Amino acid sequence: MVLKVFNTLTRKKEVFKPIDKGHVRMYVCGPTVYNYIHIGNARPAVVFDTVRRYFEYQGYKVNYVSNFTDVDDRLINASKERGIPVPQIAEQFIKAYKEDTEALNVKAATVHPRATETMPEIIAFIHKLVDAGYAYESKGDVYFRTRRFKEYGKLSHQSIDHLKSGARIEIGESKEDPLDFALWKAAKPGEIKWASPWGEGRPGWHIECSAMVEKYLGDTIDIHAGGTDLTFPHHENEIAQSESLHHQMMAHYWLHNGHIQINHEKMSKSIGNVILVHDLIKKYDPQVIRFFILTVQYRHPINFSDALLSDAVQAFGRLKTTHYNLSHRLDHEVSSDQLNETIVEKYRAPFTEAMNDDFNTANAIAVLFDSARDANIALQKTQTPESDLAAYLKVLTELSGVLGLKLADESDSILDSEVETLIKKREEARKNREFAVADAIRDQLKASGILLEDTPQGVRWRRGRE
RNA sequence: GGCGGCAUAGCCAAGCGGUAAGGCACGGGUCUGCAAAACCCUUAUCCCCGGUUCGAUUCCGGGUGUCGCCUCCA
Repeated sequence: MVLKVFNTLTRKKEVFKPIDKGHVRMYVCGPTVYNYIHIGNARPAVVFDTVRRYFEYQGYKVNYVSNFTDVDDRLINASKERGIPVPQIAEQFIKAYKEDTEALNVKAATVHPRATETMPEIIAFIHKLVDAGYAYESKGDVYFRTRRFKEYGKLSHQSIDHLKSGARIEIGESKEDPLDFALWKAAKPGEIKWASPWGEGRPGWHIECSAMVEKYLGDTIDIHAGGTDLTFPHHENEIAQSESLHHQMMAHYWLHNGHIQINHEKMSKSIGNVILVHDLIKKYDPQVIRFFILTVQYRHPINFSDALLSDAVQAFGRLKTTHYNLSHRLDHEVSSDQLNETIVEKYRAPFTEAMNDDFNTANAIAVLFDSARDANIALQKTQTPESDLAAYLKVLTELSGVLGLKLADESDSILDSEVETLIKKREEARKNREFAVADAIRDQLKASGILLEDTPQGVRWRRGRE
């Protein structure tokens, strides 16, 4: 069973072969930190974090680099509007990014380089391009000579002449060719700037990724990833920059995630339907959001709505409940270290098969539900051996962990003494067949979000699903 | 105009040559003091028209619909 990944470069699923055995070097384009991230930014974060976790699960050591674009036009505009310096805005939203992605259980990258902290490498990179004749200075700007790079368009599968029609020249720019793109932009009065051989200014958008990939991962890496919209021009331009200099492939595999739509419409500022993760996690369990994102194959678009998210709450709750019920049952019996490996393997195999098929998390999640159903059947039998129950618990914990889904909340295991007393009182009442008293206590607890369930192994409680 | 994706039950979503995974919702049942949780049962001529094939949801051609990219939007 081998891992296959869909490569935008070839438009085919290809067998994944790492450059170095046992190692994966991947780069994921990160956000421009001028605002809180929206769910569209969350998707690549979640999806490629899952890719990373799966590689690690398979025993690879992953060097995962993801940048912060902390200087560009949007940051400069935000700075003007708010009257706050660019670095301060960047700092604010890098912090927010970390909080939001952490809530979604996205692991921190091995390195999170920032454009402003990579300035010497960026300038050196541009310098080499100029020396090699691939770039030229013009009125303090530096542009890449797109037509010089013969393979331009290979990623987006566009011929350079077709791209020509869309190219444009902004006011104030003086390019040799409309297709040329900026590597360095001269600072306008009052703008944040860095010194360079071409005067004071700041980097263009694409060059930071080329410089960072080179700095942290090398001339050729295994995987380069990002949102589908980055295919062109961003990644195409990165390829042009890096490959014209290094004369070797920038990345062997290019992965792109599909977009998120809101009620079947594109999410955009002009429509006014941008949903920020910052706001969404106040309303929904972040784990549910992660789960929802992973229920669809990463390359396909996902529609987003409250109704769909509510369904996801129910569905994810089912996995949590099964997980919890297993833990509860094992808690009440003598625990054993032995577990039924046959059961574990029964689900591990199809799970791996699903993930090996271009990270088909939809099918992987279906395996989780299959195991949950079988676990529930096992739970209903009073004579099920602990080795089986422990195996189901292991399956759910291990496989959900690969997807970065947390099935257990810390808060689920803490019960204050007052509630505990009430539960005991209710048990007393039930023994005495005072059901009215027992039910009243149950209702009371329900009102405060504690649901009681009577099982052959005793009363079981859990927090209500939101 | 160029390039591409998608179209599967009420909803979401896998499958992609041998007559359809999984989830949510609905209905019926079992279990329970009553519940809850859970389990069982029930629900699909796979957008249309041609073609290839013993056989197509799956491959090819043509439609229709829909979404996206085409210079700084994940």
